[in-house]
Amino acid sequence: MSTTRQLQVLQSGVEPCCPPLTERPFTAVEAERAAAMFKALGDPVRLRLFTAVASHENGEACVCDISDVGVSQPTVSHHLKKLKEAGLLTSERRGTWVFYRVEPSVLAAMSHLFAIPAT
Amino acid sequence: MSTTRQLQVLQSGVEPCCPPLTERPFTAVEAERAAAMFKALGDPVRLRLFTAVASHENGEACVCDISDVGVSQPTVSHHLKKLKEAGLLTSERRGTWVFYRVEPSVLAAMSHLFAIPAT
DNA sequence: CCATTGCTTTGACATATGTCAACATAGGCG
DNA sequence: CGCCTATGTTGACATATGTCAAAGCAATGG
Repeated sequence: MSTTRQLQVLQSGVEPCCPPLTERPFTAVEAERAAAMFKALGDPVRLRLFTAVASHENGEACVCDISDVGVSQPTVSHHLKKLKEAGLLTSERRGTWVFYRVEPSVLAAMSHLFAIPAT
Repeated sequence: MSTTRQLQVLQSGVEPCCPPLTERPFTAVEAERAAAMFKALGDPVRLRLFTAVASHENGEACVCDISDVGVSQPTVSHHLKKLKEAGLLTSERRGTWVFYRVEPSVLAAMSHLFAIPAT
């Protein structure tokens, strides 16, 4: 156990997916999976929502805490849904409010994609 | 055509465009910049092209080396152009062929985005 | 010069996407 | 129950996107 591996990452909503971007050309299937994650973060509003959740205390945030991103409330809801469908966020209702949190494995998986080769 | 109009991932080659995703909520401007990069990688064909270039020997590849991704040649050209406009790739004609290479700072910048907090 | 090969641009089109208003649903509270 | 606040869903719409065929450029070699 000398290293912090990301193997457990492979079981979450976000797939083991792919090797680092520079390792070899992605197959069609790998590209499809990884692109879905990038696509989810490829909208300014979604990226603001994601970073708001990711940086919020306890790693979770109520919709009411993060919905001030310049679009209407239904639009916020729509984007949060997309982030959920992409496996980047999870949501849970607690009483009146709904809390979103970052799927724990996501950052590690993404980080793995951008591993920089020993150059 | 040495330089094309680009949405810079790096600001003046020194400061990364944005802090790690988990550090704080992105501002509108930060989100706009980072999202453009994610968006460029958010298409399976573009991701295959990008990884093909990034993993090719010498860090560069002729279009002829990477254009077997299941779409027509004009479509390949179109996607390569988008990757260029996003600042992820650069291109250079050498005789008959056009070579694409990964903008060196890109991987570092993106890696920085996914820096995992000490927790 | 013309033909050929490699790549880009243009034009057209179907589909996907982001957005909002209006409506729906869930939970708390009087 | 009935109302209020917090979110989600639906429907409609303008715009963006991915794709290919066809035409256009660029370099090379007859």
